[in-house]
Amino acid sequence: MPPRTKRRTSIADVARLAEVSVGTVSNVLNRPDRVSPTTRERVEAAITELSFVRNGSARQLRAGTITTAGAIVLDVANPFFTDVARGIEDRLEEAGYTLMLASSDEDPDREARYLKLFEEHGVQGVMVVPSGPDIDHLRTLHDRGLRVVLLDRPSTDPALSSVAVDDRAGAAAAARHLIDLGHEHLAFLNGPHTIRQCADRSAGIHDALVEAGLDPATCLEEITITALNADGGQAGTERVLAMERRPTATLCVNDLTALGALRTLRAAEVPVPSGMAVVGYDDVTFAGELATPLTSVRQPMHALGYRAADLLLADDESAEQVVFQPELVVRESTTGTG
Amino acid sequence: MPPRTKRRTSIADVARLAEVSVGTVSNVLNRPDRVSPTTRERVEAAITELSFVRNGSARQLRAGTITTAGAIVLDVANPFFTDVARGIEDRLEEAGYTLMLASSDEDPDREARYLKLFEEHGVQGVMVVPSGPDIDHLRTLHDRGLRVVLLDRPSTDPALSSVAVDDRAGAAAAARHLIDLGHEHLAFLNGPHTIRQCADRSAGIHDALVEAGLDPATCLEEITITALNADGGQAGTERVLAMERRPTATLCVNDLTALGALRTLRAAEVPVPSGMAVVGYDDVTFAGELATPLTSVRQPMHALGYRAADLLLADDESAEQVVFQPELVVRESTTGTG
DNA sequence: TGGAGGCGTTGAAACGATTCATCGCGCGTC
DNA sequence: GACGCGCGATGAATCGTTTCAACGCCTCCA
Repeated sequence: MPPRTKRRTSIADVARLAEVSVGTVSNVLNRPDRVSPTTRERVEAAITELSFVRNGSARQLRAGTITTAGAIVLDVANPFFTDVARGIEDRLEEAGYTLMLASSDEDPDREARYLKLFEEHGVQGVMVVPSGPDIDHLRTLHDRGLRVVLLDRPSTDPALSSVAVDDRAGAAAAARHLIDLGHEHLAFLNGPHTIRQCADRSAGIHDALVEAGLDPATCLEEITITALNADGGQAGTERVLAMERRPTATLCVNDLTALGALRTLRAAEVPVPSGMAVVGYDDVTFAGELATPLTSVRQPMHALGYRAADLLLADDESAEQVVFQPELVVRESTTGTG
Repeated sequence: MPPRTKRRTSIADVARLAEVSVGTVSNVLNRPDRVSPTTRERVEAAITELSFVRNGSARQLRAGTITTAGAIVLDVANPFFTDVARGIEDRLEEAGYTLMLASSDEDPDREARYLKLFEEHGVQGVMVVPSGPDIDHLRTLHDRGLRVVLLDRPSTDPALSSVAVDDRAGAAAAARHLIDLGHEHLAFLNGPHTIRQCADRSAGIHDALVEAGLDPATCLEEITITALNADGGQAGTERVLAMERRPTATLCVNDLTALGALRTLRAAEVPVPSGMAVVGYDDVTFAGELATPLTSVRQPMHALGYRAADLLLADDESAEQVVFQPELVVRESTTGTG
């Protein structure tokens, strides 16, 4: 790409045309009340005439700070993160701030590159879904004076703020719902416990079982799937259906997995929910639009982002750990007549 | 939010600590080969010691230009646009550029605000899904030296580049597919023709019918729905089912509409596709995962974004109008045995 | 031994907006 | 008529980096 050749018109050009000093032009732009109406009009005319646009870099260099925040999520194409981003954007918008958004692809190097870029550009703070378990680099950033808010992950460092969703409670609510419906033998299609969300959701299901006086050892079949999508759901469900003592309900680690489960059950002509109840997680947009509308755990994604931005904009310097409670959305895949 | 109090360490602080001049520090940062190894090491040590971070504003002010581009889409929470954004990001990444992403919510004021912000920050160019039919403001931007690329909309101004998808051809392909399967009486659940995409898709269906020697006046029932979502699809399908001479296939303006159509057909116990074939548009992620996998028209969203960024980065100044061809993805909702 | 040439470093100018101490002018007051 | 006051306008200093002409030093060669 060729460099931008045309020199941008500067405040000096405007001043020359309006026959005033640069200071006056600056005053027209920033404190119009301190300028007499006649000069102001002349300056404004010159601005439109030259179609002058302020140079943000110079402005910011002098001011030392800007009304911009950065956010790094794992993947901008994932509906979960876009809803979060939307919440962030809405809160920043209220405060007159703007957002620089980037995705790290779970690559710590990419994350580091974007963090550096953001810092160089003088953002007020950053909201980050960390790519790895290590958050020392974020602490360093905080020590250098940036506001740092962790997204979708409780902070292990008390100096850093965070917003997260209580996965354990969400999974417990889902399991409790099934137990209330009379199910006493559950399957759980889950990812590896190295992923924090997976471990937490597993723990939540255990909680609900124990609370109901059921023994997880005999009442829960946790099946580890590698792909947390429809194919993983299909593979897991096939294993569930092959069991000698077949569970009566299947919990899925997310809605895509549940989609695969429903597909497999249909193929095997197992009615839902009478032959097998199914619960998803995330409550993605299409969960309610499926052939069998899916009971799912809704995460307050928008609120998550909104609150994160709120913490970033907070007046005091203290860190805060916010945990949201998810909400069970009951649909026909557990309570229907099929 | 309190202003960042700590003054950032500057290149001068580093120079002082390393006992060299500022010019040398700058050289270490930008052309390390021109600095002797011993001084370089001393400077690098000072940089780490002070955890110095370059001030992007000053850098950019001096350089006059930066490796950043802006993009404005209608809604970052819409999967179509996030896939496009992803394509943009991938192409920019290759060139070492970064992206500032924002959504306009179809609000021309919001769009204008972000454009101003981007320009003030000296982006090389912007990629925009225009909020309204008017693109004069984008032409103005172009005249001021920014690269402008229109997204998902052919440019009416030959000076501006654009990338779009051929909606007419996509709809024609879908209709042709149905005609090839022997359908001679089609329903089309469409939005108002004031939306360019809707008008184009309608035209495409007409093309296919005429081409096959069928008369659109008798062979096509175009039903205008107000909500382009599942509810709209349901309402439209109910009207189709109530027709005296019932069409044998339904084309839907997008996949969500098709979802509503499928739901309604299931409730009315009309088998798909033997009682009614259904085609969607967009090929969203879950289209293939439905109870009846949906035949749909896939838009090359990633490629759309990738190419847009490509045009933005192009070496020459000439504008280019790129039109992508969509691809029909055939699934069981038209060719199944149900 | 004097000069040429090259390498590494220096220091100041420049980018463009903001800020603030200062100045000029007109008007009212004594 | 002299003085003070206040409103507006001024312009130089400033932010932190990059760039570049100039300079000092060393080496090599005649």
